[in-house]
Amino acid sequence: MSDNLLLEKQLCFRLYSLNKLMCRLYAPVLKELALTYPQYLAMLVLWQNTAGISVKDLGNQLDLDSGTLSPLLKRMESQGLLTRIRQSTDERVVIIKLTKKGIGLQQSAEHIPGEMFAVTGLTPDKLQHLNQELDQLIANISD
Amino acid sequence: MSDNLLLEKQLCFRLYSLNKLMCRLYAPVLKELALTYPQYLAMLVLWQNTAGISVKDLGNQLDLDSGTLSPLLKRMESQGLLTRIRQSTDERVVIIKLTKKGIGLQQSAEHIPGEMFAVTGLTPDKLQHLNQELDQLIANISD
DNA sequence: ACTAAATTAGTTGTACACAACTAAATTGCA
DNA sequence: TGCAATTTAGTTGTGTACAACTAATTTAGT
Repeated sequence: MSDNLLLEKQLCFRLYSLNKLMCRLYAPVLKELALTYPQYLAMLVLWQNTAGISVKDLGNQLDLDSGTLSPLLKRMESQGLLTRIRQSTDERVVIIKLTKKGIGLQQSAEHIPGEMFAVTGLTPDKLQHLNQELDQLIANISD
Repeated sequence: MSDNLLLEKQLCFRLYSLNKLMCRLYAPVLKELALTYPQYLAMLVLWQNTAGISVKDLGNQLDLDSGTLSPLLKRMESQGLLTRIRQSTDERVVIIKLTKKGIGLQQSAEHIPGEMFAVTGLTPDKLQHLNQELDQLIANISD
């Protein structure tokens, strides 16, 4: 019996653990903005698309399907962060557009990336290197 | 307005995406064992503790609390993979012990790590290096 | 023009994660 | 010894993820 099935050997477990740790790290900061972690990731996309973006395109950027996004966006709509309007030129498409409140929240989020980077204890060079390695891995797996 | 809030710059998003990709990568293989991804991670610990392990110790290794573990273990118990027996010397503690079926499943899982490694497209050296970087990051964040 | 195939969101059901809480048992200290 | 603090699992409620499905709309081929 080989020892390949040891938890400590698994890359997948490290990614599983790190994702949860990141989530917990962001949680208290995001609480001040009344955002969950996935909602924050969605806001990152929406802040770059203040003219509006379809649920499909949002899902492509976040790698999430409508089964996850629809209820998430509904909750954010009920918080007054965004509007969901069906496109008149193609009634299948729903366009997500930030409200003034949603756009305004970006100001309050500006400090987050720097703060989180500090906690990682990484140098800018090491962060960039790690990002590249992870991008390569994502590319290999997603093919 | 700086561009620190771009999704593409976030380490956290890469970890979020990679964790989901890993989960999807394992899903079809684990389906043959009738295990979910978190259940597989739990089995990795249990296969190393066939004499039994408390819910607390299992939670420490997986970084999960009883709120997640209790229902997960209940489902695995109902699948006949393990037993949950309250310790007589300390009635607060519940000992998780694999059944013969649970132990037997390890045979069917032996091929998984090698198969998953192949998909990553990494060399053994690169995998080891990446694992070390992630361990360092985990240590920095968990402190 | 007509219809089969494709596209887009949304719904339903299952399984995590986790905060906040409860309940029971044990420990430790005045 | 008596009891407050701690430890251990479990429960409840909310929010993702995702498979499988539905419903409505649009596209494309004949």
